[in-house]
Amino acid sequence: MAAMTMPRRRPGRPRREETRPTRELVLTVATRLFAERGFDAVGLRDVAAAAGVDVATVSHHTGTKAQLYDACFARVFAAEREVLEAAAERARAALPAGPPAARRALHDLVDVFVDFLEDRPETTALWLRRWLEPHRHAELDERYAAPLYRLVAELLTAAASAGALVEPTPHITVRSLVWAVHGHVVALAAAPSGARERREFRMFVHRFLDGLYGPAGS
Amino acid sequence: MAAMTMPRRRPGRPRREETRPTRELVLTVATRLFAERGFDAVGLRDVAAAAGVDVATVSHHTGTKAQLYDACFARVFAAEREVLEAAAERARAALPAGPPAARRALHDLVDVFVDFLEDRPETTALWLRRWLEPHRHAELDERYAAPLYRLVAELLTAAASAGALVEPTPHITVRSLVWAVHGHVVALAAAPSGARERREFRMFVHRFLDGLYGPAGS
DNA sequence: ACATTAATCCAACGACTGATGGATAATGGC
DNA sequence: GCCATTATCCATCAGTCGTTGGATTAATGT
Repeated sequence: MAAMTMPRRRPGRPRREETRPTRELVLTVATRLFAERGFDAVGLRDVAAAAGVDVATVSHHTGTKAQLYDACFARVFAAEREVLEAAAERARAALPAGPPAARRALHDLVDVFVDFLEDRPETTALWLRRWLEPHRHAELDERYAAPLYRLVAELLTAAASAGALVEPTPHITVRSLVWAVHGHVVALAAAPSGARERREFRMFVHRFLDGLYGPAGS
Repeated sequence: MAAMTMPRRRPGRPRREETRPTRELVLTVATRLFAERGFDAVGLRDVAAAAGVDVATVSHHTGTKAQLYDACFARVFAAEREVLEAAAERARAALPAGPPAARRALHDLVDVFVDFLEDRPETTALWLRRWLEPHRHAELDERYAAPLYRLVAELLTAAASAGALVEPTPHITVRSLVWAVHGHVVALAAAPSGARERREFRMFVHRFLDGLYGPAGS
């Protein structure tokens, strides 16, 4: 149909500032709207109005509404995945240097995660909304959640075998940690200032990562 | 308008089984649909079809769609609050009996919470959907979240002063715990069988509650 | 027996939805 | 300078939405 080929040129009446193509602008405002209100509460005309273009232009650049939603989702999580994998690589490199270095590496990793989500709350919003769609559950788990969880779980296991902490159920631990972070971000959205809350949450997560419910066991 | 007065009688054609009034049936199926698909993705005609009645009957019993949604929400969380407050009362009574009893009481409290949400996943779904609505954030926090968080946070503080655990930031701890449980329930919805997952999550939460990131501190 | 009240359904309205065909304008390659 | 290509907008369609007025049926109070 339309917009199937790459935009090699950019003709058309240049009524808009040309710093960046229209498609990027549409994706950006659509991501914000979808995160705020959800898929069904956002009309294509809302996206068009927020982007300053016509409805047909939105459809022209992004196809179906479902395709637009998927594009927003993929863009947001590609960014998250990139940041997290880079941080995980650094942590993995620091693990063999002994427990203190491993502990610092895990702290850095989780800080990167928290920072990222605090800076981009739409990531948390889209993530949670996807988890609430049963028919997308399997895809979301396989393509997004499982790899990231596995990544961090492997780090936790490696840190445990390096003596940095004791970790009986890495999968559940990681998932609980991730949801706690999402809850933190959602709470921050209600009280945007909360610098003290941010600081205290980081301390909480660090404590959580340390020996924590460590050597004692059940 | 309609249905403003209490249904003191129940006339009308009795085409439906009379075990329970129609309004209850509508609220039940509407709760399930809203939890599964969200407010905007559920049409009143969907609710009517699922309940086996006409659209006008739904409106007659529950008023506006927003009022129907609020009614579902209030009913679900009244049940949760009732169960939780009873369990908290038991825990509060067991606190003065010393650290071992306090520890068991906290385990029981969190088990009640996990059991409740596992048995009624629609509670978690509605809860998360409300958190994603910015304009309802304040109301949700003040009327539902804050009292429950305060309840458990007081228990944690009391347990700490009783020597059962060390707890620097009760509010963040409780919120993280709650979100971890919700994440557990959401994950269970994807893999409904997971008896092993349920068992391991309970162990995780118990470990979390125990000395945990306890005496070590930051 | 009758009047009242409530429950239910049918039909419809206006508004909005996502999607699309076609006209217009402006660009880049030739 | 011309042509193919692309972007953009306008107008519109068929469908669905939440809501409501009115007719029908039945149970209750007296």
